[in-house]
Amino acid sequence: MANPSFMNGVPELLILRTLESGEMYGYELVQAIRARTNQAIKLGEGVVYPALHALEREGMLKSRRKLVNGRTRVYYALTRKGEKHLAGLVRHWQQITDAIGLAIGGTAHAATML
Amino acid sequence: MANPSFMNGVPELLILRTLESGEMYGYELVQAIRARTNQAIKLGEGVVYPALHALEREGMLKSRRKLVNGRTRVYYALTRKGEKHLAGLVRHWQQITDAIGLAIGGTAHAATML
DNA sequence: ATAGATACCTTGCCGCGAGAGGTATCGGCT
DNA sequence: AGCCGATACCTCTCGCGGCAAGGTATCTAT
Repeated sequence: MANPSFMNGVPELLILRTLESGEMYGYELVQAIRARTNQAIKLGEGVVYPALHALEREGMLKSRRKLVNGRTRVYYALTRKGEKHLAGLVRHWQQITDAIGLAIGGTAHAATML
Repeated sequence: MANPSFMNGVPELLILRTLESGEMYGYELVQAIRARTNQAIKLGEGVVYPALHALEREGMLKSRRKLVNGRTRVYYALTRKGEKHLAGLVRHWQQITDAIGLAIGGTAHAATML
C-alpha cells in the first residue's frame, strides 16, 4: 500500500506522455503507444480504458465527447495537474532505469553489449 | 500466464546479475543490490529469499551451505542455465527500456537515429 | 541482560496488468 | 441482405508479483 512496487505505473506514464502531443481517444491511444514503442509494448484496452478513467477521476485528464461518423469518441487531454504529475513520473522512471542500468551495466568486467 | 506483465522479473534480473560477479548469500545480496543501485532500489528479504528459492528450483542457481562464525550462510551461484537465462533477461530489459525511452524521449519528433 | 546486527525463513495481503467478454456502428465483400 | 472485420467504447475477474510484517536463532557490543 505504501510502496506500490517501484516498477508500477508504466502504462500510466506511457499514456500521459503520449497525450502530451495532443488530445487523443482511447482506441487511438492504444495504437499510438504500440507504434511509438515499435510494437515492443502493447497495452490492451483493458489497461488503457480503466487507466484513463482513473486519471480523469484524479484530475490528471479532462475529456470531451465528440461525434465522428456516427461513432462516439472520447478525447482526453492533459490538465496542468496531469502535466506536473507526468514530469514527476518521468523523473522517477529515469531514476529507476539509471539505477538498474548501473547495476546491470557496470560491475567487475565490462559487458560485451551492443 | 502467457504475458506476465512486460514489467515483471526485475528483482530476478537484479539478483542474477549481481550473482554474476561471484557467489553470495541472501543477506549479502540484499545489501549489495541496495549499494549497486545507489539506494534507489531496495529489495527486501521478503522479495529476495523467495526469488532465490524459486530460481534454484528452476535450476538457475545452485546453493551450498557454509558455516561462518557459528552462523549458517547459504551461498548461491549461477549455473550455466542461469547465465543463459540472465542474458535473455538483460536483452529483454534493454528492449523494454529502449522502447519506453523512445516513447518518452521523442515526443512529436521521431527519434529514429541510426 | 539487552539490544542490534547478522542470517535465515514464511505468511498473507493487495494492487496492477492482462485477457476475455460485452455492446454498437460503420464499411466492404459477396 | 447477410457477414465480417475494423472502429470505438466499456467492465469483470483472475493471477501473480512484490511487499511488509512477523518469526527463529546466533553473535557482538554495551
